[in-house]
Formats: sequence, structure tokens, C-alpha cells
Amino acid sequence: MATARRPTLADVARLSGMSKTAVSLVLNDRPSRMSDEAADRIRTAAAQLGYKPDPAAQSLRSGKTRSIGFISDQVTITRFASAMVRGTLRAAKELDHTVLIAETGDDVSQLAESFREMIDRRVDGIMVGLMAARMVDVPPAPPGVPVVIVNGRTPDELPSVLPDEYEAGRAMASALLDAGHRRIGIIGDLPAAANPRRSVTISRRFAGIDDVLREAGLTAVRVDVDDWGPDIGYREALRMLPEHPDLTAVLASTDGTAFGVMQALTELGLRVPDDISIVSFDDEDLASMVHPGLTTARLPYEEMARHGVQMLLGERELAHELLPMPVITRGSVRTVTPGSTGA
Amino acid sequence: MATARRPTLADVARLSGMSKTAVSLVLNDRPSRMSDEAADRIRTAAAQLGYKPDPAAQSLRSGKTRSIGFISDQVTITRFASAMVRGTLRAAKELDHTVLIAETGDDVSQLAESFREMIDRRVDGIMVGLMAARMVDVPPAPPGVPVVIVNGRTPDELPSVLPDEYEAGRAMASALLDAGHRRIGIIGDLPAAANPRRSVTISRRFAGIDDVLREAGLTAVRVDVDDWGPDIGYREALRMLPEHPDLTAVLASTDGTAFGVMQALTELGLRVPDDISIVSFDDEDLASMVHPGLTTARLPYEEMARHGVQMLLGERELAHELLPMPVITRGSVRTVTPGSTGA
DNA sequence: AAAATGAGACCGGTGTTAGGC
DNA sequence: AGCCTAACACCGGTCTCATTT
Repeated sequence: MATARRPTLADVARLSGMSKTAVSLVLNDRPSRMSDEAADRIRTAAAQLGYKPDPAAQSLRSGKTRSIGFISDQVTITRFASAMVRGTLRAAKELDHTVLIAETGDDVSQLAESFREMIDRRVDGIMVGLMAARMVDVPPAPPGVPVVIVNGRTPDELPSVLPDEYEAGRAMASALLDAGHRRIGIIGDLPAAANPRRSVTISRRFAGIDDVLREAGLTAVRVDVDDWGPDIGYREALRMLPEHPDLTAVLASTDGTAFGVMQALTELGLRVPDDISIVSFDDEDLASMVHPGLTTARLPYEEMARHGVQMLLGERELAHELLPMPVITRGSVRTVTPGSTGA
Repeated sequence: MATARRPTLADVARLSGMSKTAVSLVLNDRPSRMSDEAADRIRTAAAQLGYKPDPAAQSLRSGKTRSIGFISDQVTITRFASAMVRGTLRAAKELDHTVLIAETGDDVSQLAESFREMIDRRVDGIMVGLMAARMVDVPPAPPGVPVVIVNGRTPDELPSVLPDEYEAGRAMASALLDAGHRRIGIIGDLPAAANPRRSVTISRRFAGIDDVLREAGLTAVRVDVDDWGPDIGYREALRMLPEHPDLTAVLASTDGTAFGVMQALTELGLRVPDDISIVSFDDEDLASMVHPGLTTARLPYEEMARHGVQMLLGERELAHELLPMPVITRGSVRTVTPGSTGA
């Protein structure tokens, strides 16, 4: 009663009456012309046995594991992380690779440890994914093992994929202007964010906004804050709106901020978008769950991850890429007649 | 200029002046007594070279890959999926295994395909995780490859891990009763959910609620619906509350439903928890983001996944497990004096 | 004769070289 | 000489069995 062993190449050779070599050549479509008859016999035998090559044996021989490592600071918290995981898994699958996933939290030493683990497991490449587009330090990888940073940067300029925040800033500011808004409040103009260890891109977001406003000859009402959660939006909106009753639109630094702003608006008896329009950035889950849905610029996490994997596996040039942030139009912006409230 | 090759066991043997056998025995702490001196020399050499065994070679020899497959219908959408992924990764890491992840969507044929892929990759076990605790069909796995279902069941009664929804139902109903509530509205009493292909547990949730109410001699106001999103909660609350102004609490079938209910309450000018208390189930992200936070019974996804992995890897008996759903107390329930509104 | 160590087969593929017709 | 096929070494570990003192 031998335990049903999985069929090996040798089994296929035996059943088809050919040699291992012949089987290997045929099943890998090598440019050595076997007789069609022999090839057929081999393929039939392989199919009959349900033969699949053993990846361990292939790895041992080839030195490649057909696996990549994905290290993220938070694999498991937000839509962002999920989207990045999804993009990574899908792109890897398309290229017939598996993904080893590790989560580091914010601990730098954890990153180094995860790096070591992945390398010990002989991954063919490592992708580091960040939730906030920060500057990070990454340990060196052995020769032949490429490293790509997704949604982040390293001081030594490893290949990276980042969202094009400048254009997104321009796009959202333009969205408000195009809808006729002239009196705009900005909540979450983050000076603290200029710190690249915290974000290498948020400042670009505001640069885009600023340029558009300046080109239009407008000055917005701004409030500088040091974070981007709902609490901030709630607090600052409660302060800003009563002080500036002429505002027709709010531009929030993130969906989280916008969510807080919306709660404040409800309390102030203001309705979105009838009384106030609002736009934000990121396109979190929240953005589609609130009423009305938020018009926002989507962080293209899935696409970024996909590009990262493709770089890693040689399907795309190892470089610095900037990916567009698509504008997701929902119901939070109302078109106003330009001139109805001033200017 | 040889490309810096990774050190092998043979390299360690050479450097230490011992045989491969000796090195293998020492580094694996085998109960064959090498002289302490030899062992030291070997360990020193290994450390000096930074030697790590090649997993492919080990797999080839052992027939084990030290990897498990995790197949989920939606790896990437909700907190649930993320929590399950996190639990899986962590438990696997503790047991020194890697995880291959695949996502099927709702497509059954996809499940079979993912199964095949995992098996072709020679995983040591397969875990199937579901977002809604459904009944699913799972293809057979080869002998020696265990399969565990997390948050679901199979007709052939494969080992599974499920949340204890009955107790959760009891707990949340009791939470309202203990806070003095007697007039309770239930939104989302799902008859459709009795279909096990949709959920094998939701009916248990309501059974727990019903038993507690019956034991207390109470009858709730109920509305049967066929889904559990925010829209449902919004719509049904707008209908129920005006009709039953004496209600002091609402029990919502899910956090999503509860979120919709809360939006309706705001529109009706009712405040949570001052005018109406509310409890729900699941503990999604939302539950902690709304004001006030929702008191809810948490689906223990991370723990379920962790138990599933441990079953798979022989650290826990392969059986049917029911895991408790902890009550997360936030600010959505007010204590009322019993008898102030009736009874 | 027990304790310490080493030689070599083996896992399942791949690729090179030698051989058959 | 020109096709096709077979034998065998090799990848890097683990393990059995033999050998030495």
C-alpha cells in the first residue's frame, strides 16, 4: 500500500517509454526537435498522470524561487494596504510568481529583520510598500536581488513608484474652480508634512493646489494643522465655517479630514453639496460610504503595486515612476454660477 | 570574479574542516553527539559565512515546503479580510511557515483553480477563508494535505473555525436589557439569511437575541429585510422610528446597518445615545469612526485565522471550533431607568 | 565496543555529453 | 554527417551506513 506519491518526471518517462531528458525537453518546449510521435506520447502520459513539476526541484536547479517578498508597514489596516496587497498578488500571479508577505509596523528594525527573512527564503526580489509615502531606509540586498519601493523613497534612490500628487492637487483645485467656486477653504495645509520622513508627496499635493489658485488669482482661506484624521477636520471646520460664511467649498487634505468636516457641517446645519461643496484626496472606503459620496482623487495603490512587481520581475524598467491619481467624481460638489457669491 | 555565491553547507564543511554530515547534524541539533569542540568550530564557521540553508534543497529532501495556502473569496476588501490575512500571516510566521495567498472572488470555479495552483506548488496545507460565514464546496486535496475552513463550512464537514454567533446574539441583547432598555427595535432580522449558502451563522445570531428577549418576556419591534448594508438601515430606521416613538434602543444586524440607522436618526433629530441607544455586530472600521462609537460584537477574524493555521499545522486538533465574539463597548448605549418608559 | 566522524545515496528536476541509427 | 535519444552529473541539503580510534 504505497501512499499515493505525486508523479515525477521519471514516472512520466517510464509510462511513455522515453527518457527523463526527453520528457523534460518536450514539456518545456525546448528547441530540440523530438519526433512528433514521441512528444505526443510524452504529453499524453503527463496528462494521464496529472504530472506537475516540483517547484523545489526546479528552484534547486535554477537558483530561482519564482517568489517575491512584499514588505509593508501595515498590510492589514486600510483599504490602501489591501489594495496594494491585491495589486501585488495579481501582478505576481500574472507573471507566475508567488508573494511572501511581511508586516513591519512602524519599527525600522523590523524592516531589517523582514528583509533578512525574505533573503533567507531566497526570494527573487523584494518590494517595500508604504502606507504613507515616506522616506525610508532599506537594508542592502544581495547582488541579483532587486528592490523596489512602492509609495515611498529611499535616500539612495532605489527604484520607486509614487503617486503624482502635484497633478492631483491641480486636478482637485481645478475641479472646484471649474464648478464655479471662488471662495474656498482649505483644511489640512500641512507644514509638518514637509518632513520627508513623514511624507514625500503631501507637499506636492499642496503645491499643485497652490499653483492652480495662484494662476486663477485667488486666495483661499487656509488652516494649517499637523495631522489628517476626522477629528482634525471636525474641529477645524467648526472653527472655520462660522468665521467665513461666504465659503462655498472646502478642500480637505484627506478623506478622513473631509469626513470630519462633513460631520461638523451637519451640526452647523449646512448641507453638502447644496450649501457647501467638498473635495478631498485618497478615496478611502469612507469616501463612497458617506452621503453624498466624496469627490476625491484616488491614490492608485493597486496600480502602484502592480508597476512595482513588474519592475521587480523585469517587465518594466527599474526607474522612478509617477502614477496618476484619478479623480473620482461623486456627489459632493455642486456647480455654482460664478459671480453669485463675490469676485 | 565569481559572483558572490551564497554559502552552502559544503562551504561550512570546508571552512570548519568537517564533513557535510557533521555540519548538518550540528546545525540541526541532532541527537548524535559530536564533540563540543567540533560543534563549536562548525557553528563558528557557519556564523562567519552567514550560512542559511537553502529552503528549496530542504524541501526537495523533506517533501515539505513549510508553506500553506490561504484562499479567500475577498482578501482585499474589508477589515475582515485584512484581519484574516493578518492572523494567517502571524500564526504562520510563529510556526515558521510562509503563506501563499489567492483571491477567488465569488466564483466557485476560481476556488477549484486556486486549489490546484496551491497543490501544484506543494503547499503543506490549505486554509479557505470566507468573508461571510457561508457553506462552500471545496475540491478534494491530495492525501497528507489538510484543509481547514475559516468562517465557513463544507457539506462534508471539513474542520472549521466559526464565530459563536449565538452567544454574541445573547450578549448584545443582554447588553441592552442590562442597560434598562425594554422597548427595542430590531433592524435586519434576516429570513433570507437562513440560506446556508449565504450564511451559516446569522440565524444563530438572531436565535441568541430571540432567546434572551423571550426569557425576559419581551417582544421587540422587528423588521425583516434581505440585506445588511447602510442603505437598508437608513431606509428601515426612517420607517420604524416614527411609527414607534417609544423605542429606546435599536439592535442592528450589522455595523453597516447601524451606520445607516445613525444617519437616519440624525435626520430625524434623534441623538445617540441620548434619545436612542444602538448596538450592532461585526466591529467594522466604521464602528470606531462614527460619533459616538458603536457598541458591537466583534467578529474575531484574526483569532479565527490563527486557530485555522494552528489546526493546519498540527498545533491544534482538527475539529469544529466556535470562537467567542467579544463585546466592544463604546458610546452608543445609554443606561435608562427601567420602567421610565413603560413595562 | 562505544563514541565520533565521514562517504555516499537520494530527493526531482535540468542541461551537457556521449551514443544510436 | 545529421537527427534523435539516453545516461549522467549537478543543484544543496538530509540521512543511512560504514569506518576509525
